[in-house]
Amino acid sequence: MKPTTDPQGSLATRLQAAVQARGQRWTEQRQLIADVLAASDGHATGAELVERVRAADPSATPSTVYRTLDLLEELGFASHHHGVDGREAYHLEEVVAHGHVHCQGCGAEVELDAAAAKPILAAIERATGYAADLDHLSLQGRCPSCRAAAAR
Amino acid sequence: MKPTTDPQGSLATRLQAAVQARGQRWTEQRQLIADVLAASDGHATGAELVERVRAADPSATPSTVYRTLDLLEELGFASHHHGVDGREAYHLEEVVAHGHVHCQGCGAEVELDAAAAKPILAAIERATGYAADLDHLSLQGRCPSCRAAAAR
DNA sequence: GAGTCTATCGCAATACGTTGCAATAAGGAT
DNA sequence: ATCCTTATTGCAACGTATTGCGATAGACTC
Repeated sequence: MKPTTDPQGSLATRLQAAVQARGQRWTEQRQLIADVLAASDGHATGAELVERVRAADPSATPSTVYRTLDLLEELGFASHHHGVDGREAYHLEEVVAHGHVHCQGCGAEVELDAAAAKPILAAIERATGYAADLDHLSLQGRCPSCRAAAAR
Repeated sequence: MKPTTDPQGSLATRLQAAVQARGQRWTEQRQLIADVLAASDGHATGAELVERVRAADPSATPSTVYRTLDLLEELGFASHHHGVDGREAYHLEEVVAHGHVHCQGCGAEVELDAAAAKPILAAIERATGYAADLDHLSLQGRCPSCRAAAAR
């Protein structure tokens, strides 16, 4: 199968190149996991990804899936943060970097794109000197309507 | 043992009052867990607390410890957030509310007190309308020295 | 002080994620 | 095409946290 069968440079193809450029190996499992992640647009928890991978290939094990996800993250193809409950949530590089804000009252979850987060990151830098990572920004608080309800 | 043996209203005493005010019960385990948490100044992970409680009373089980910690949190006597690795980290209400900032480069962890966090929380509110919870603020990024090292 | 109601406990099973190790197989050399 | 090196896999055990359920024991009434 020649690279030309991949018209637009899919995730798996680019990932393969990046993996091999580091002297690492390209395997069926990595291909499979990349496909699954590409098909899981937006977010997915670690457990969900494991389940989907195992549905496609029952011989795959959780350790392989998690190790591959770690690799994708090292290579910058994916990132993960911990949700409110501490579980892992992964998303692809394709999805623009974004943070999450979770309401402790109603459970609503909103995403925060780079533009919206910019003043927040700037404030963090001024206060701490740290350059915060938007992809790992996971805030909790109260949304406007819950605040209004609480104020009554 | 009379209340007068407790000169200054310890955590356990105030907690007992709060628990009973809700029609719930005060038990030896709750007393023990409150004592352990009070002796663990600053932060402690769930596992650490379980271990310490079990050291004092081997018959105590993890489920009881976690359930009690949930209760303390509901009553506002403690709070927890998830660290970089997703594990639970608890701290007492006595410790002033604060956030955490973790450096992805060197692993340094700094705390963020209310004054330092104020502009950050304000920026979050302006950007999202959410009133963020400082106790759950857990940021990740790069500290000044790692940024300087990366820039070289 | 004895009895009743039900919150809480301990146990056992489950879910999620990680780690060590021996067997396997990818990719380069011959 | 075959061999070699070693990255990767699968397995199994472990660590952390959660949940359901029957048994226990607080707190309240009489």
